[in-house]
Amino acid sequence: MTVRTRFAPSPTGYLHIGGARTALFSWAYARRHEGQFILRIEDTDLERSTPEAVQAILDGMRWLNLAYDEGPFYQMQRMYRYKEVIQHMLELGLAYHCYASPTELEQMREVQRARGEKPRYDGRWRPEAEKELPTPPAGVQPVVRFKNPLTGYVAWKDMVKGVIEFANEELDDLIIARADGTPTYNFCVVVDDWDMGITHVIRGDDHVNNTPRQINILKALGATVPQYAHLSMILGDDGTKLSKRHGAVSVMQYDEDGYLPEAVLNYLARLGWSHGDEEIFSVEQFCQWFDLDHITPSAAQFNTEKLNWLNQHYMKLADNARLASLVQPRLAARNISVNESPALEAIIALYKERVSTLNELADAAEVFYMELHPAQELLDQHLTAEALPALRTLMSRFTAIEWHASTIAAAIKETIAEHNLKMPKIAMPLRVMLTGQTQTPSVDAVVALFPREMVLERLAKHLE
RNA sequence: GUCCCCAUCGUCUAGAGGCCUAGGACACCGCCCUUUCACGGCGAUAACACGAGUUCGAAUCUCGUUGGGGACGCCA
Repeated sequence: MTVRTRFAPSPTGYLHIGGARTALFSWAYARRHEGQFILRIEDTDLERSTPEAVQAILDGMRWLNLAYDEGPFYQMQRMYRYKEVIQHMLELGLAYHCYASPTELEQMREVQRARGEKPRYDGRWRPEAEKELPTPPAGVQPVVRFKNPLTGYVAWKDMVKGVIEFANEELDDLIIARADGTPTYNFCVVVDDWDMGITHVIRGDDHVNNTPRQINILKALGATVPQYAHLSMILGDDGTKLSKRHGAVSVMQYDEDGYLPEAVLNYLARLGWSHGDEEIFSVEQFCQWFDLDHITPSAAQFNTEKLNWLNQHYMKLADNARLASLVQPRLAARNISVNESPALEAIIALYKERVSTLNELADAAEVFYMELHPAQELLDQHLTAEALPALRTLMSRFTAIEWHASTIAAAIKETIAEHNLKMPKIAMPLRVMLTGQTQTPSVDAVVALFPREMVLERLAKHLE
C-alpha cells in the first residue's frame, strides 16, 4: 500500500508555524515511505476564505521547499461530488433533512447548558421507526444531518496518542449540508480523504474531536478508515497559545526576520519529534529518520533562542554568495545601496559567525555603505589625548603601505610599539571612527575590508 | 458543565520495568582563548507534578488527585 498524506489548510490567513509543522510532518512521512503528499485547500467557508490567503499558504510552502505531489485541490471545485454523495446518503437513509432553525437550535443548547449537559442536537427531525416526525414548516430550506449511531463506541489507534475512544452517545447528528446546500467541513474532509485515497491523516490536535464523527461517516459510506496521527499544538515563546500577540506567527515572518528556511525546518522538525540526541540534521536526513513513533504527545513551547542558535549554525554553513544575495535586498529596503568596494561578500565572510540572523548581518554590513556619524560620546571616550598622536602616525603609515590585511596589521603593531600603547588604545578609536561601533571583528580585518581612500576619509574626519 | 487529550531540568527532548546516582541540546552561570564583542573549547547549576497500587525492582504499567490544554457551530 502506498502511503498518501495530505495537508489541508483553510485559506483564512497566513501559513502559521503550527500549520507549517503539520505540513512538514505529512510531507516527510510521504517522502520517507516513497508515497505521495497532497495539498488540499479547504475553502468552503466563503465568508473567511480569500485568494490572498491561498497565495500566502503557497508562498509559505514554497519558502520551506515543501513540494506536493498532487494538488492543490480546492474544495469549492468539488461541490458536485459532495452533493452527489449527500444525495446518495439521503437515498440510503444515512442522512436526513432537519428543519430546525438556528435560533431554535440555540435555544435548545441554552437549555442543555443550563442543565449542565453537553450541548448537542436532540434528534428532533431524525427519522426513526415508530416515530412521527413534525410537519416540515413551509418555506424553510432544511439542512442535511448525518445519522450518527446512537449506541456503541468509535475508537481508533492514534499513531501519536494511542487508543482514543468515544461513546456514540457523546456525538450528535452533525450537519453535513447547510440550508443553501453547501457541504460542511467534517463531511468534505471525509469525502476528500476517501476519494483521494489518503492513508495517513496527520493533522493538529484540535481535530481529535472531529475524528470519531469522520470515522462514523466513513464507515457509513463503506470507505476505508485511514490511520490518524494527531499532533499537539505549538505554544508561543511565553507558553500561551499562539496568537497575533506573538511576533512571528506566519512562517513568512521568519523570512522577514532573517531566518534561513533550512534553520526553520530543522527547528520545526525537532519540535515535538526526536531521533535520539540528534539536534542538527538536513532535510534529507530528516526524511530518512522521520517516523510517527517518536512524536511527543504533549504540547511544545516555541523557543526563539534555540531557533537563533540553529539559524546561526546554518548561516555559518551557508555560502557567502548566497548570504549576500539574501542580505542585499534587506539593505536595499533600508535605502542602502551596496557598492563594489567594500565587497558585501567579504563583509559577510567576516561577520557571519558573529550574528544569528540575516537582519543582524545587514545591521553589521550597513555601516560599511552608509554615511557614518559616530556618536560623539564614543568619540570623546576613545579618541584620547594619548591615542590621537598614534592615530595620526597610523594614518600616515596607511598612506604608504600596500593595502593588505597583513600589512595593515603590521602598521598597527609598529604604531603601538612606537607610541608605547596597548592594542585596545588604538583599536577602539579605529573601530569607532570606521564603523561607529565598539564591538567589531579584529580591527585589522575590518580596516582591510575598506578601500584605502575610504579609511583615510573616515579617519580624517576626526583627526584633522 | 460534559467529553477528549496532556504532564521528565527555565525551554526542546532521550527514556518501551533493572543499562538512570535520569542522558543530550538551547538558554543561564563560571573558566579558557582574545585586540573589543562574538565565535570556539572546557566546566557547573538544573527535572521524573502528587498519592496509592502492581512488581524482587517503576520516570517507565494501573488507578486516583492536582494542574494545563482542546472540543462541544448551518467555522475549518
